[in-house]
Amino acid sequence: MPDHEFRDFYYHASTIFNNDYHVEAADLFRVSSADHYPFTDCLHSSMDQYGEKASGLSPSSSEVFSPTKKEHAGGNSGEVMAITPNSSFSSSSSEAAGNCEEDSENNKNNKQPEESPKKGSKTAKKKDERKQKEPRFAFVTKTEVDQLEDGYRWRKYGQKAVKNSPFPRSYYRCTTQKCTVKKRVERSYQDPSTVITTYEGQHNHLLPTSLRGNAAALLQPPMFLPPQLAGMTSFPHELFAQMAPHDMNSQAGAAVSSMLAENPFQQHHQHQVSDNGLLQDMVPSRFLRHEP
DNA sequence: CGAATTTGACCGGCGC
DNA sequence: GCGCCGGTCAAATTCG
Repeated sequence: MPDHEFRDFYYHASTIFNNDYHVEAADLFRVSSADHYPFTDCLHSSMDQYGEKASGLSPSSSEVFSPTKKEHAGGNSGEVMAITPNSSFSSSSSEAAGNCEEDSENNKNNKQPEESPKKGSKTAKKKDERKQKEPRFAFVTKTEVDQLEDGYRWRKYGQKAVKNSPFPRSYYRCTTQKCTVKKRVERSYQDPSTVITTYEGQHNHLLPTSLRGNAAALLQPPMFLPPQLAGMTSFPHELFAQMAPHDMNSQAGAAVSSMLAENPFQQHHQHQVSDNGLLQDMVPSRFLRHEP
């Protein structure tokens, strides 16, 4: 496993039950007694740094995390997040994996939104100009509602059919001026009861005033994080950065590398967080509840 | 009537 | 070079 910069944060929440978040599945990263903590499931980031191939990954990694193993998932839901070599994860929602593979195309427009030429002008772009990669994270939520209320206001700017899926993918932008955060929402075709939401970028503003005290009070950013985490950061990937600060390929990288070295589908289903294992490397123990 | 959504066209990256 | 595909644009339409 090469060194990675863990910038994506895949986050798997499950059934929202009242104001608690009942986690049904936690396969790669299981947190014990996490019934009310959605922050359990999948800490994973883009190993290929948004499209750049992770050349150091051995082919065997793909076997270990073959999505076909999802049937072996213990627990309640059978939903599994599996890391694939190009740093996507396969799961009950393979579209999420698709999201991760599209990294390189994401920022062609929001990079220089004001001055970049619109359609028809193909000359302005420097070839050697590396596209700015916005941090992204995705999570899967078991819900009937397509668009989850996260406290921010979004404007839909596109919708595309998803290959091999009957469900379209919707594209949203934050309506706040100068905020370039985007999100994609799609329903998993493999498990239509789940919705995959992918956020890209960081809000440069607070929650809209009109929403504070309402939904925002319940869903402070980071979305769906437990109260202990609310206010720490505005985005789960920032939280991730706090968990594995700065040189993220040290702690978190080691953690994920360790998990890649073993078979999570055999080991981690039965493991609780109390095994003092890999999760603590990434999740500070204060975030983990040890009592039932 | 302004804001938000819809939807077909367009763009650029990528694989063949 | 061509076609496919994901993502975005923007005119038309709908909504509040």
